[in-house]
Amino acid sequence: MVTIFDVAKKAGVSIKTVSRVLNHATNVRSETRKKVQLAMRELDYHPSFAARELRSGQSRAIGIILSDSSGGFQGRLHMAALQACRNAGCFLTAGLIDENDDNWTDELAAFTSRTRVKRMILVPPFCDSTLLHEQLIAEDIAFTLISPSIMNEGAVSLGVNEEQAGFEITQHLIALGHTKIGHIAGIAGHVATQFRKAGYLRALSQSGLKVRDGWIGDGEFSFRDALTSARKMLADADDRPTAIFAANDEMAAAVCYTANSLGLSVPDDLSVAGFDDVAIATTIWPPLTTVSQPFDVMAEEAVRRLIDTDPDAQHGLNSTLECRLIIRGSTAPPPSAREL
Amino acid sequence: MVTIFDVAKKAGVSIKTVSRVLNHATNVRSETRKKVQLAMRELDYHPSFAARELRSGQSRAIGIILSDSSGGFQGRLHMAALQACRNAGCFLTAGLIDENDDNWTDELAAFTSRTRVKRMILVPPFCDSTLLHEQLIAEDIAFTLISPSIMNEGAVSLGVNEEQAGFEITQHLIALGHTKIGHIAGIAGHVATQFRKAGYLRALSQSGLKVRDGWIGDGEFSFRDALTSARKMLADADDRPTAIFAANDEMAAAVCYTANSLGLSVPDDLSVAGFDDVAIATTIWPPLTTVSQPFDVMAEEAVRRLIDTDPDAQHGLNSTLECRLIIRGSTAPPPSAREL
DNA sequence: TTGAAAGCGGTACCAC
DNA sequence: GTGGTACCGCTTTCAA
Repeated sequence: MVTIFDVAKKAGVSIKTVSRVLNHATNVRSETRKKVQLAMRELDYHPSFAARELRSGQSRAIGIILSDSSGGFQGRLHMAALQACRNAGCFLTAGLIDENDDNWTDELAAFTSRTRVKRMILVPPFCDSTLLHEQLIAEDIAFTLISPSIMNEGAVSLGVNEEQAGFEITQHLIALGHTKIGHIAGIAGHVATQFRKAGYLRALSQSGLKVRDGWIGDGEFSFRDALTSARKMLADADDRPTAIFAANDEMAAAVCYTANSLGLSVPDDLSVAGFDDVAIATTIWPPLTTVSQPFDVMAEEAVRRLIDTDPDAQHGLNSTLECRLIIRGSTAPPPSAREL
Repeated sequence: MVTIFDVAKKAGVSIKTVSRVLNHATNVRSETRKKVQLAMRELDYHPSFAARELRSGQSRAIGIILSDSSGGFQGRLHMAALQACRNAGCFLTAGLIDENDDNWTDELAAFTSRTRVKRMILVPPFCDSTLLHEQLIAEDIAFTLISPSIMNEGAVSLGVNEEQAGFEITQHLIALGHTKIGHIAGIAGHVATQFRKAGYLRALSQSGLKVRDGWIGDGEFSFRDALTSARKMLADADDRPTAIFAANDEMAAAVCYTANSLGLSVPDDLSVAGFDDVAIATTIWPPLTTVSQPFDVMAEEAVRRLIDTDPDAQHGLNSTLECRLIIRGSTAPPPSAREL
C-alpha cells in the first residue's frame, strides 16, 4: 500500500506538506502543491479512511438515514447518492431508522457515534423532523435536506419547484379538455403537499374552473389512504371528476386501482396523473403521466455541497432544481371530448 | 471516549487481554474474560472501527453489491441486511456496481481496496458471476450468496426451495379449476428460473395437464421482456391460458398490464401469479397472488454466518429457508368454472 | 511556508 | 495465560 510517506519522498517534501495538500490547506505554495499532486497521481495514492478517521476522530463518509424499502423516493435517492459518492470519491454510510420507533433518537445517536459521520443527507419523510435537526446540530453534524417541508437556516435544502410542477401537470389535464379535475393530497404538514396542491389550485383558477371540496382528498402520500380517498371521490357516478392529479405516484396507482375496481377504465373514463416518477409509475398499467424528480442531480448536488472545501460559501444557498412533466398513458381527453 | 485502556484499568488487566477478549481469543481464562466483559459493559465500551481497521488492515464491515434501484428483491434485501447488521453490531457498506459495465471488475477492485471489507453478501443477479467469485476468492474475501444460481463450494448459499414454491403456486391455480396454465420464465441460466419452472411442470404433470410450448415464455425477470412474452401467449383469443404463473412479481405485473391492454380482466378472464412478494405485488391492481421470500431471515442468516467466530463450522452449510404462498386478488377460478 | 514528533485506539509479535 | 511494546497511516501541535 502506498502511504503518505511514499508520496512525500517522491515529491521531495515532508509528510506534513502532503497532508496539507490532502486537506486543501491554503498555506502551501502552489508549486509545491503541484509537485505533491503529481506524485499522488503517479503513485496512485489513496489516503486511508481508517487512519484519517482514527486520528481526526471523525469520518469523511456521508451518512444517510433510510426508513423505507419500497423503492420509491428514498430508494431512488439512495442509489443516486451511492453513485454521487462514488463519483466524488467518498463513502456513503446508510443507517436504518424507523421514525415511528419511540427511541429513534437513541438509534440516531448510536449511528452517529459509531460511524462518526459529520455530514448527512436527509430525505423525506425523516428530513422534516425538527428534533432530528436539533440533534444533528448539537452533534455538530452538517446536513443537506432533500425536498424538505421544513427548511433549516443552517442547512442547504435541495428540491424542485413543487408549485410550478403541480401547476404544469394540472395544466396538462386542462389542455386535454378536462374540466372536472380532482386532487389527492399528501401528508398535511408537508410543504410538498401544500405546494403541489397550490399549483393545482392555481391552474384551476387560471382557467376559471371550479374548485370542489369533495374533489380534494387526503392520501397521506400512501397507497392505502389514497384508496379510501379515491373511492369517496369517485363514488357518485353522475358527478365525479374525469381526471385526478395525485400528489405522488403511489397514490396515483391507488387511484388507478380504485378506478379499475369501480369498472372505470384509465385513461378512457378517468385520467390519472402522479408525481415523482418512481418505479411504480412505469410498472403499473397504464404507465403514469407524472412529474420526474431529478434524483441524480439532487444527490450530486447534495454530495457536492457537503464535501465542498469551502462550506461557508455554500451556506444557506438553497437550490431549486428542474423537474420534467412526463406524459404517458394514464392521461387522455375526457369522455365528453371524445364523443364529439 | 472510552478506550481499551479504560477497560483494562477497570478490569485490572492489560490492554492485550482486553484485546484478546474482544477478538474471541481462546487463551483467556474464563474468569478473566468475565471480568473484562463486565468492565466493557459498565463503561459502555465500543471498540473503534477505525483503529481496528487501521491496525489490522481490514474492515469488519460487511459489504454488499447493489445494482438496482427498483425496490425489488435487491432493495428489500438491502434493507433487511441493514437491519441485520445493526442487530449484529456491525456495519454494512454498500457498493454500486453495474454488471453491464465492461470494467466492473475494476469497480469491484476499487470497492474492496477502499473499503477493505473481507466479507460480503452477494445478491442476484450479480451473485451469479463466476468471475466475481474468483475475484473475491483471489482477494481472500468471504462471501455468502443469496438465492444464487451458481453455488460455490467455498461460500454459504442461502435460498428458498424454489421448486417447491413453484409447485405450490401452480397447484393453487389448478385447485381453482384452471387447466390452461401458462408460465413466464426468468433468465435462462438462473437456477431460480429452472426450479420455478420445474415446480410448474411438476404440478401440471401431477394433475395430468398438458404442457404447451407456446404457453411457456421467456421474461428474463424483467417487466419489459415479460410484456412481449405475455402478448404472444395471449394473442390467440380462442386458445389462450386462463392463468399465468410468472417467475417474479415484475413479470406478473407485466402480464396484468398486457391483459388489461387486450381487454382482459384480471382475475376474471385471466389469473396471474407472481413470485417474491416485493412492493409491486401490493401496489398494482389487483394485488398479486405470489410467493413471499423470507428477506429478513435471509439477511440475518447471511450476516450471522459471516460474522460467526467459528467460520469453519459453518463452511459449506447451505440453507434452504421457508417461503409462503400469499393469496391475493389476482387469482380466481377460470371463466369456465364460473359459468357452470 | 515547511518540518519534526507525538499520538489517535487498537492489533501483532514478542517475551514471560 | 498474560503483559510489554512497536506500529498501522494519518492529523495535530509546536517549532523553525
